[in-house]
Amino acid sequence: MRLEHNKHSDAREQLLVAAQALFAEAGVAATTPRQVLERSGIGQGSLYHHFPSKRDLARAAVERTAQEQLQVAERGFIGDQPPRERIRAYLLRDRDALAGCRIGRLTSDQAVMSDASLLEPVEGYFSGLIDLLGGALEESGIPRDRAQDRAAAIVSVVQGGYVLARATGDPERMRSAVRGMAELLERQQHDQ
Amino acid sequence: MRLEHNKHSDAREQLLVAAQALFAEAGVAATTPRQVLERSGIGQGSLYHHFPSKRDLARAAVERTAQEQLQVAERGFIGDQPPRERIRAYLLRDRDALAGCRIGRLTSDQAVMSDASLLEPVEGYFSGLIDLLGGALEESGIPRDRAQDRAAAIVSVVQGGYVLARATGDPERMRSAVRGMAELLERQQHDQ
DNA sequence: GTCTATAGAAAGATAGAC
DNA sequence: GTCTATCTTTCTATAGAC
Repeated sequence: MRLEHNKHSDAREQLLVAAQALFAEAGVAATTPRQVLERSGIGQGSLYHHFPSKRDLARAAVERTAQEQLQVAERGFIGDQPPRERIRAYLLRDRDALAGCRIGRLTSDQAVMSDASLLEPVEGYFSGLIDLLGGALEESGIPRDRAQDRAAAIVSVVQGGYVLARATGDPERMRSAVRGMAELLERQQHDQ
Repeated sequence: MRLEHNKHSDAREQLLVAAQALFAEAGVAATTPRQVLERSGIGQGSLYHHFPSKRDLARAAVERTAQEQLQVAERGFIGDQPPRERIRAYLLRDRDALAGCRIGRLTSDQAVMSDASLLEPVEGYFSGLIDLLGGALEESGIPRDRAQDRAAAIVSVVQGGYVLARATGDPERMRSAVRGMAELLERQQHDQ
């Protein structure tokens, strides 16, 4: 691996970026190699040189997107706010509701669900998220088991919020759902 | 429309049932007419006789599945239990977590999201669900706006629970999420 | 209403020159 | 490493006989 290459100018990198964007928009199964070529401006020969099959391209793109998205969540957690505030901030973060979750939507994607190597980063993303939220909940004094359940519920409200927003075409539906959850959590502060 | 036909023996009906099952398993876009033929045992000529295009078949199948699934939820709400119990029962109902929601998963389906007539039943399903839960919450004394938000949160936890279960391959993840939500709701009983 | 045969387009992938 | 041309398979749909 040569140093001093600007990776963003490599054909491989451009293919990857285009694939990530297309997978976010339409999913893996519904994205064709041809679309990746058109979006990236790279030629067919290069695609199959760098990625012997669509599966290989998908693996690289999904892995990277999962890491990126987990990092986004983690960055919101390195602050010095109290755990309840960090959780609240995660829940109420501004999201592109109608776009859906780049990772969560892959659980309805045939290409992903039928390929363990594509599903693995998806699992890693959600395990990471739940660990992050579960840890904060424990910090705030909630016993481990209950913290795990509550973390799963919080992550689920966000995922389900995306579903509601897309189903109704209304981003407000997602905001309504996370607001409902935030309100429930807030009330917990009174009686622990 | 002639009476006294056993609809379940008609080719049209068998095609519809096969399509519903396949759409539940793989989604609309990923299901081919050929698969519907094989599953139903009906011939190609009959398919295109009853449904001029895949889109027409999808419309009929999705509409019916959405109605069926909403009825399942409604049946759980006609009992004479107090509203909090009905909500709790909805949340903790036994579900095939790894299969995903037949309707919710369609929000990641290209064929559905790009066709208003396919999306409409999906929207109807979720609007119906939220109305059902929101009504019960209002009955239990929660003001309208807050009841809507909380209903959206409850529906979202279920939808997100499916996502978590499929992402991790573990149905327990969904149970954990709904348990976390049920526990939060239970605690609300103490201070309103 | 149902059948078999087939059309036309797009999918994923390969070949072989440069 | 990249290009253009091409192959094979599968998809959605139609044709036309019965």
